[in-house]
Amino acid sequence: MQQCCKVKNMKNLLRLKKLNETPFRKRVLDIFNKYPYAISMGVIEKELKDYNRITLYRTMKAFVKNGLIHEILMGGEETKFALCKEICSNEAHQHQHIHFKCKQCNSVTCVEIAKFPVISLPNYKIEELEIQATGVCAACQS
Amino acid sequence: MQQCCKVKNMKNLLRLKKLNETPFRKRVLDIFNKYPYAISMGVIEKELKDYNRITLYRTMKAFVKNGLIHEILMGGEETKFALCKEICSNEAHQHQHIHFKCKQCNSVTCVEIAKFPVISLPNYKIEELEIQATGVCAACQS
DNA sequence: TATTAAATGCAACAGTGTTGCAAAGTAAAA
DNA sequence: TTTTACTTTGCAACACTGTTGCATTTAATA
Repeated sequence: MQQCCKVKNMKNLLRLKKLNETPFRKRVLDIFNKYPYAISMGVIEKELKDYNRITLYRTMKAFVKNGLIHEILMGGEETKFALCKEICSNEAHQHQHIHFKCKQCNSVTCVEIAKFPVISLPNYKIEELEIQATGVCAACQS
Repeated sequence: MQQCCKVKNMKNLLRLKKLNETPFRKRVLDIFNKYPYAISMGVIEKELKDYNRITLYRTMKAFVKNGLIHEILMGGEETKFALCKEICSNEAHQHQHIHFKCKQCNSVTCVEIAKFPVISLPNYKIEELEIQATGVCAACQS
């Protein structure tokens, strides 16, 4: 399975994204490091065991806003979250990847693709594209 | 702005999708007919004025399950719904369209595209693709 | 260490969606 | 048309998700 990304230097990452380093935030980032795919609130809550629900929501909101993580909406499912690339800012998330949901292992991963498709619609100005794919992942096929 | 689709014969449509024809369901379908773009729960609730919240949720769920409407998730926004094509079944929704969100008028429309992009990832088996685009729609540009 | 700003925790609440059950409505056969 | 079987609706009650205001604690910086 594909690794989204890993946080090597947590202190730097938080600083880079203009967030203070706190024990709670490090605990949450550790969980993202532990999983090689996108995770849901449920998973994070289970991993944390002992936590404050409100603080968690505020932390996640701050992480999304400041470009540490991005939200992945998979139709009819729980919203999932995955680490962003370092270049993502609070202005714009910039990903050259698609979100892939495996029907077999149920994992959602961010998969980088070489040539991102270009779609043009007459009279429409397309500024952003988000692509969700469903199927069977590499690991589940072998 | 692009019309998603229209329901001509409501009785037939409901029967075709194996749902009984009831006054409430017809009222909900009428609302979809009235709007040429995807609408949110909020819009439906406002249009209905007088309704039962629980019945509405159950109706929407039945419509999605039986292939009358499809759900459109636009990141960070309210979920929207649009009429399906007649061929959609309860087994599989089949759309050759992308979901386009206009930043100016905030409308979400289903836009048919001639050649749906083909994405291939080594070792991955892609079965479905869902594409969300954001930008400026035809109407807002002129 | 002192100061200032940010993060956390608590209480309370609003919105969203669900379930069980009884009543009303619909479809189809007698 | 009436009967019957099944589906839909409405009510009450509830669970889950996410938010806000405010007091307290913690982190960053001088």
